[in-house]
Amino acid sequence: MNAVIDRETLLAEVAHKDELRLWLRLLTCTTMIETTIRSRLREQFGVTLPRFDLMAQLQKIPAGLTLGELSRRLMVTNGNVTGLVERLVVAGEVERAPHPTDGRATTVRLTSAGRDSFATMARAHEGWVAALFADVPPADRAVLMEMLGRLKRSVRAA
Amino acid sequence: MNAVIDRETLLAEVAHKDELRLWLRLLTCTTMIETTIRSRLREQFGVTLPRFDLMAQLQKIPAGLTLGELSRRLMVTNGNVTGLVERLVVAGEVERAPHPTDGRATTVRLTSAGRDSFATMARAHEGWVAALFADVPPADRAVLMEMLGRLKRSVRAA
DNA sequence: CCGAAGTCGTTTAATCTTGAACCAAATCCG
DNA sequence: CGGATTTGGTTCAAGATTAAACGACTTCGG
Repeated sequence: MNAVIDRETLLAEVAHKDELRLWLRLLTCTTMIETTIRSRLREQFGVTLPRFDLMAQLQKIPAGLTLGELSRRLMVTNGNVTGLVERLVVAGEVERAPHPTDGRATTVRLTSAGRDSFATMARAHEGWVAALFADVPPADRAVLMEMLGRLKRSVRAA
Repeated sequence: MNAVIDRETLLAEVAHKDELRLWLRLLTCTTMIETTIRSRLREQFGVTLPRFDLMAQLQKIPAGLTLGELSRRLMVTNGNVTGLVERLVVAGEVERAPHPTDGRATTVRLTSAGRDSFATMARAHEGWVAALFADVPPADRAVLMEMLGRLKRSVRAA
């Protein structure tokens, strides 16, 4: 009886180690890349990563986005976006405008200067990312893309 | 000539889009998982994710780790670890002790209470992670693990 | 039309995080 | 040995981030 309990205890303790290791490796990769990009953005352009990310969202939608839309896309809280946008307004990179139809909302869009500085940064950024992935063969990249797609669905389902 | 310039311009603009999309998907997966875990740690145990991560490192090394070792393993700055440890000491989860041979260093280890509370949290945490990965078939997990290993090496090389 | 419920954005307190400057101890090397 | 360099940790200021509470506007169901 004790042997059974022990075996079950051991099993319970060991059961999900694979998933845990996979998660930690995923986290390590992301952190390494993020740290590299953050440091280069700061050194070469004097900009923080969250600001760059926010500008990247706006760049895709020239008409502008509401704060709520930004917070959903960036996967951060509303209050976070409020502060980030405020600092970017002060820096002259983005501008706020009242939403045309919804009295509660505010739209945010890149200023002309913001578009220019983002374009420069985005070019460099793209090169850095490509370099970080350079030693992963294209075929493996495709596999990785597919597997991450499955993971994304799995996480959403849970 | 214009046609050539145009083609080259287009190529330069499009060249690294695949890597960028892959990076964004990787980031999305990590952020989704991290957000879920952070929120559950807070709701169920009233603990923050950085504190959990730090305790997880200490749990692996009962003899304790120096602050510098912790900052390397967690991939965060020294100053960050100083504050985190300070708050965990106040909370009674970890304790500091002078390093036996290096007069500059301090070692940190879990208290008995810290070991207990971490054990409880770690069990739950393991289950959450497993659930998030549940819809990824084991074979795909192995592939993902391997591909992320390659990515890690690629990032280190760059 | 009106009240209930939901959404949008801000604010606040606490925590986390970085980068840079700094002091102290250890190590290197001439 | 003794100065130069490196390493370990702290401190500080600025910024990022969350969670929660709140006010204002919108939408929904009678």
